[in-house]
Amino acid sequence: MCFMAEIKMVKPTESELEILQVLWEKGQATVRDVHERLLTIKGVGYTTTLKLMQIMYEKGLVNRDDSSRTHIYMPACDKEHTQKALLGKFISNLFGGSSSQLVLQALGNHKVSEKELDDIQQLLDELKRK
Amino acid sequence: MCFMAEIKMVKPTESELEILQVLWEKGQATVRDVHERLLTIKGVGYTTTLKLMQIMYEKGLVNRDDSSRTHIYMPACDKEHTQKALLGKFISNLFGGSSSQLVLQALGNHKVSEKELDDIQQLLDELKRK
DNA sequence: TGTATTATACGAAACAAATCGTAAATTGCG
DNA sequence: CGCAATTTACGATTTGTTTCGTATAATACA
Repeated sequence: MCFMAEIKMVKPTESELEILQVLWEKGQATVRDVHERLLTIKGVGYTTTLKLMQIMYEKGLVNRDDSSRTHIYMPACDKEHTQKALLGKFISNLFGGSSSQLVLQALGNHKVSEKELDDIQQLLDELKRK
Repeated sequence: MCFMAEIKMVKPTESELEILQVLWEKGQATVRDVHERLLTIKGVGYTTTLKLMQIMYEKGLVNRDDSSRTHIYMPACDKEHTQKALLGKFISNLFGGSSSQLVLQALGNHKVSEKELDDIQQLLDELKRK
């Protein structure tokens, strides 16, 4: 129920993205699960995480099973779709819509392993063939 | 005076980024220049653009020459540095820090021209040699 | 059973971003 | 000159995000 390509993209905020990361990784989680995970990267109160997740529920960013007392949350939007959508925005915001510009920056400025280079090469070959 | 690697990165908001785009392209511009440019992509009042640019000045995101009545603004931060810094944030936010993941998404989901593919190939070859 | 723990709900505060209206100063020009 | 247009300054409002305190309900267990 969350995503664009249909009608209306709900853009997650940065904090919401941190929570989505956890949900994508775990598949599903309670507020406490998520909160404990967040504590490893930043200090924040339990009710803050709770509130955030409640808001995300209202926005349709997550689904939840509230049939038992401890609610169980799960992502309402696919990780790849979200990445794709946000990446598109990012590219047009910052690179004038040129994805190759972004790729060149990304490859040039960050360390990439041998294996990763091969993966990219493979995709590149594929694209060239067309 | 603007940037990271030194001490404190001032992260431009989305609206500020739109303005920076114009300044990067033109080198320098008045509020009116910028505003007229923004009108081609979104509707907003003149004083809104003005205010935004004033705030950017306070933040140190732009410099300005106010020796004559009509102030002349110019970017205070290099385009490539800004892209690099924001890209880094974006990658860790959304791709768990893996730039190759981002590259694969970017190449897979957006159209890239023949020439752009060659550029990327060239950089890839260079990286492989090391 | 009754006390401590763990949940959720909810409101409010603190902040930041974006928008605009209005006032005041300067300039251009008929 | 004097009026219209342009510009900056500045405050106020609206909207959204993040944060947390407190109340209330459910649960666990000694």
